[in-house]
Amino acid sequence: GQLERLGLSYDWTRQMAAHRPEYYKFDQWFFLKMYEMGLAYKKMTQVNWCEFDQATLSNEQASGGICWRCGSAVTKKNLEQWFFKTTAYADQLLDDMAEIEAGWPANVLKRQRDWIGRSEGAYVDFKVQSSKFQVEEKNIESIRVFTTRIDTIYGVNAVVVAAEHPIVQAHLGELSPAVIAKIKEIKIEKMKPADREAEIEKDGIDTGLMAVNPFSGEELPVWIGNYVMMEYGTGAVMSVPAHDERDFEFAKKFGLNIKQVIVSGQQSVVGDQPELSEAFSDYGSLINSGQWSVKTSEDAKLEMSTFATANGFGEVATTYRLRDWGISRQRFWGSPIPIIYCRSCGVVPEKYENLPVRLPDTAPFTGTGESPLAKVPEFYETVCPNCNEPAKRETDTMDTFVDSSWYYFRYLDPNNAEMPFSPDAAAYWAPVDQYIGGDDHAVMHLIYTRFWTKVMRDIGLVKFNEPAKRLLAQGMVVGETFYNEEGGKRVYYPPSGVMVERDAKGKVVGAKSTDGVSLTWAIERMSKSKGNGVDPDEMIDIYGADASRLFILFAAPIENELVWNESGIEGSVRFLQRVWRIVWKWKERIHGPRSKVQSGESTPEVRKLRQKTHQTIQRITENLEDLQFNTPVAALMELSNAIGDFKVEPDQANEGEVFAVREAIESLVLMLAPFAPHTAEELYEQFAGNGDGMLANGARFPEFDPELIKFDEIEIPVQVNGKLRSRVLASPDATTDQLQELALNDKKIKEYTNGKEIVKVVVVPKRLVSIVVKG
RNA sequence: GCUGGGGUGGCGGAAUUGGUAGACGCCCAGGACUUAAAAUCCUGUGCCUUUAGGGGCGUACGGGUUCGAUUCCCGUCCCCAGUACCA
Repeated sequence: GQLERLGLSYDWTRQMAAHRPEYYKFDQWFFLKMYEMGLAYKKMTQVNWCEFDQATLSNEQASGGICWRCGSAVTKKNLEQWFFKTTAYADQLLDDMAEIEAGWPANVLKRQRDWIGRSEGAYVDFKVQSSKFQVEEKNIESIRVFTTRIDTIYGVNAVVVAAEHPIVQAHLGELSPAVIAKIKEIKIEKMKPADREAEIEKDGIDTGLMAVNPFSGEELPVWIGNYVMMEYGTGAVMSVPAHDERDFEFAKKFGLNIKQVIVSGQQSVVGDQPELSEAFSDYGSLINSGQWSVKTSEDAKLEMSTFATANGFGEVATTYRLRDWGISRQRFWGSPIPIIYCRSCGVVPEKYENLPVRLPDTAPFTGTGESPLAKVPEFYETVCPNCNEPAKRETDTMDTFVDSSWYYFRYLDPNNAEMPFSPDAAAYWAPVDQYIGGDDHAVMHLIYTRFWTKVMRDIGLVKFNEPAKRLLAQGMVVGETFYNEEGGKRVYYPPSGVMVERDAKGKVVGAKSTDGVSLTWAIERMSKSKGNGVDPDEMIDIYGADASRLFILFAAPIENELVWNESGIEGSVRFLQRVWRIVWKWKERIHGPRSKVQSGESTPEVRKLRQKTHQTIQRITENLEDLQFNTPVAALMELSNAIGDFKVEPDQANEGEVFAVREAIESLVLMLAPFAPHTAEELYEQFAGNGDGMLANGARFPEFDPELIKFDEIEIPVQVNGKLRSRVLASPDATTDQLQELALNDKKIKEYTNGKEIVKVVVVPKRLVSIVVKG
């Protein structure tokens, strides 16, 4: 966790997994289970392929057909890839969030909800009329659209499909050259780098094909639109310009007809409506919609989808943004996918007793986009588990997220040779009480591991739905960066060689490199290429491990992003040194076993120090329960200040004073242990009288005594007309009347109340007195 | 644009069932110790004002509710994060 906060972590578990056959044996075990359940399947997909790097790239790495690293062209390649059916669990992933809502950060759940992106609506089929269709007359061809607003279907002016839609492919022969050209243009445009902020202008063309609105019987043109995505829904939409912003924009641009079919509220309107200046996308009541007119949107949606189902041209449908999880990787490391291809038996899963399928020691780059393992005959040449004929292994390996989805369950039963872990061990230990991870895992890792848990539940390994009851997403440590972008490419300058100009308030207004280049200032995740990283070894050399850790915990709440700034770390060093000096100052008097019961005289000073000690124990105990780490450090500092303020020299201290000091120091040292363990252990030797350490000596986190926390006297603020005017001292048990009496007789308060009418006195016991006067 | 989270001193941040705003630390200033420096210790430190006691203002901005608002409500501005022609 600390390394992660320093922005320097790499995932140990995932790296380890790649080198441990006994571990990835069970990745393969799980794969076979999923294959049996129909949750693992293979399909043809397109991947980005960088010729220069000879590697497959993700979408982010290949924005618009250019490799982010080398800048060379990226081509699309067809590859058969393995997938896990995460979409089969989409509803559970959403609905089970109720179980973990209390313990997971809201923004993580929200991001997951968006990522899954459930959308409820209906499919509607629009029959296509074309010359080709008329000739063949075999299968009735239709375009299926997805809509969340079936109630607006009488307002459809066109069916708009993506350029890649199969209907376009099927009718290529009938399309005019202009349409073919436009399709090409749109496809090329989509390949270009996507400017995040820029709004893409609507573009499209009428294909000449016609489709029929199954509700109204209207004949509608089929358009191709650049704003329709093949990847979502069905790749085709019904265009309702009056009630959808995008369709409105599209219709305006191409002069298509805009027909309003929903009006707000319950008005029953006959005839034409005034022309709309923008799309009206709220719910309302239907107009110009045949038998459905006057109904509300809500009712119409239900009834119209039922009607469509009954008449065979549609159905209620839910779509998701979530895709199935592509687990194929063309790498020579990672757990091999245990599948064998046999000429006569086809796709055959490996037998459980043959697991693990082992990786070769090394494999060459293929340069083709295929896995390096495809060049290693010793690896892929095998026999079919079914018919024993020569066969070929799958050469793809699994995504490392597969390992990270369940690694922590292996901790429950690490030596189990038969199964990933025994259900008994899981029943005893799991689910996880507290999971800690970086914010950056919110949607990928944490969705996969939730999915995995549901699969484990369905194969009987566990009995719960969710892997972790509580999640802490700690913030990252980030650093200042300086770069120049003029050459088209970002060039980073190490912060040490940058002159920063700040305004009177200390805000950065500009920066220049030593050779005079003006630079842009930013705060970014640490990385070597940006030169803003912090080397923990260096920090430990200079300040020590304890001070470094203490500072990171103290500087900001754990969930905050922390902008690295070394100026505060000296404070941690000073604090630890101060504690050290306190212990050494008192070490002759605090040696040996301590009794729980106070002995000696109890002066006000002694009581005060003991009170502070026990209050601090209480605060820190509560803070740690809430996973707050910055405020306990502050509390420890306060306690050490209080000990420092106790003005008695060790050689003059009486029994009672020694008791109080010893209790304070020992509590301080014990509570310091989680934050600065090395220092705390060394100091603890002074109490233990041996070097065996806290655990061996049976040390415990201190407990507070509720009796000692009570105050003899508390300060009660007194307000007059809402303004703080005085403070009075009172017993914490003082009654309302006593407090009112005290406040009204206070000298300062009298100055404010003299000659005025007291309208009201509000007394909050133990808290304050508020007086309202008039005149 | 939408969604989520925020806006508190020079800085990181404390404090919220509505009850003394600024804990703790950093920075800065002054002092003690020292031939001197470092280290350490002490004092001060939200802003304005006053000789002083004190007074006024202050939790992004403008309103509201309340004896009392950093906290609750309405509106505005700004920042951060996520996300996107999601039909």
